[in-house]
Amino acid sequence: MEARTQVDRIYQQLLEAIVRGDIAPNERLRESELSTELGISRGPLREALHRLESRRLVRKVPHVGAQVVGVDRQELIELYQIRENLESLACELAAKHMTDEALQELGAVLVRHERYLDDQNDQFYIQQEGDLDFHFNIIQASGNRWLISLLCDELYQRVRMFRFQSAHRRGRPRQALEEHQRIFEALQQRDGELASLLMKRHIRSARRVLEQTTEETLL
Amino acid sequence: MEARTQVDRIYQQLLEAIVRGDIAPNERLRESELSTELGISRGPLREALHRLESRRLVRKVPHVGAQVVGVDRQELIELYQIRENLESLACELAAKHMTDEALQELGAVLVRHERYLDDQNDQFYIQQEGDLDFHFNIIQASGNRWLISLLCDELYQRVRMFRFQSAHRRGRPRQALEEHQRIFEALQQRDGELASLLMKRHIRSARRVLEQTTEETLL
DNA sequence: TATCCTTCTATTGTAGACAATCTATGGAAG
DNA sequence: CTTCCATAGATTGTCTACAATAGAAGGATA
Repeated sequence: MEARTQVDRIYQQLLEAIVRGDIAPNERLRESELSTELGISRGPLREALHRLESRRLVRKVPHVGAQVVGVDRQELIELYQIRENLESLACELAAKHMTDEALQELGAVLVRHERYLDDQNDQFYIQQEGDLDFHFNIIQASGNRWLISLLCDELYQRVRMFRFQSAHRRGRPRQALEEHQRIFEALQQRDGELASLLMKRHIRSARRVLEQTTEETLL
Repeated sequence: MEARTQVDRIYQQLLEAIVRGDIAPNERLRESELSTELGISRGPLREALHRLESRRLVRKVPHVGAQVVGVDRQELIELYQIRENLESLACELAAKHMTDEALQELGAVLVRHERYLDDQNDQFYIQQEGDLDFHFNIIQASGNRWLISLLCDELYQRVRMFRFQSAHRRGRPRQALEEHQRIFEALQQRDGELASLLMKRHIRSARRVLEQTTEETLL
């Protein structure tokens, strides 16, 4: 797990800290402070911050400084709109290109996820990662490099951050799992059109929940 | 047009140079060489390169260096697949949110584009920018910040780069314009569903052309 | 008392020097 | 002649010091 360069290491470290909320949204990031804290000089730190800015997790203002981005519900909704369209595409492509091994692995993810729901039905972290694993696997199977990079590297970090911030168990874990299973079946039958449709509907349902949630309940 | 910081300025400069092909694909980018050439020190240059890497226009290998990314047809096709889905979404949203002023401006873009086609029917650059203007306007009108950023900042730079590289006039400019006009009409009538469909078909047609073009003809 | 200006401090932006790493060249051994 | 290793050069990664800028504090004036 050794990163080959300090920038990579620091970037990963800060990314995780921000996503998990260890560094709070809107918190100011002072370069000298952070660099001494992390035991490096300002050079690499600046490059890491720059990268976080590109990934939209940090906002920089010239000559003023950097701060962690905030969270607002509207943005999350916008993200989900995009996911609806990109992940349905991912399903369409995955149905064509997915290897049998990948399909098998996807099934295993579902089984694990179900077991998590039964066993430790309150573990937020595990539950979230189980959910995301399913989506990740499909995206990877699409074979579209841009799609993979956009969704996994950019959108999903932000989605994870939101979920940590809202610190709520997802509203409908059981139903979500069932929808996952349907999508899986469609993929098994190589029915890209159906899988695509189901995925779109799956994410749209989640978005609807968001839209109907009042600010105070969620954020 | 003064950038507030050297990094911004250098970034813009390199971005344009790469997109327009003044710096060739796969060309190696040596830090000291570039920095002296641009009259700055390596610090800001490195940050600019980092940013270009995030935007997928430059590839960096630790301890080895940076080089401009290459171009391959398959990647362009993958990009168009994504555009199909994201820009159709943009149409759907734009039909809802677009102001009358924005609609008027979009119409003006079309008129200009048509005139360009008539007058200087070989000017590649003008033609391309006219085409892109139309798409940009709709994306902006969607009001979805992530959508705007993803398409305009990330995907389109790469699309432009490909077009400059292939150095061919687009195959079907006249037909493309007509399709634009249809999309415009749908937006005028606030028919998001139709506009979305037409945009999807519009981009798909372009992709089909790409898919049927042999390597040698295009790249 | 409120407002404007000046000065000062904290923080970011930039430059240049040093350390760590990779690649290529050349020679020695099989 | 080929393969391997060692050394040298070039290039990137990192650190420290300095310059430039923004924002805050404090005083002077109306």
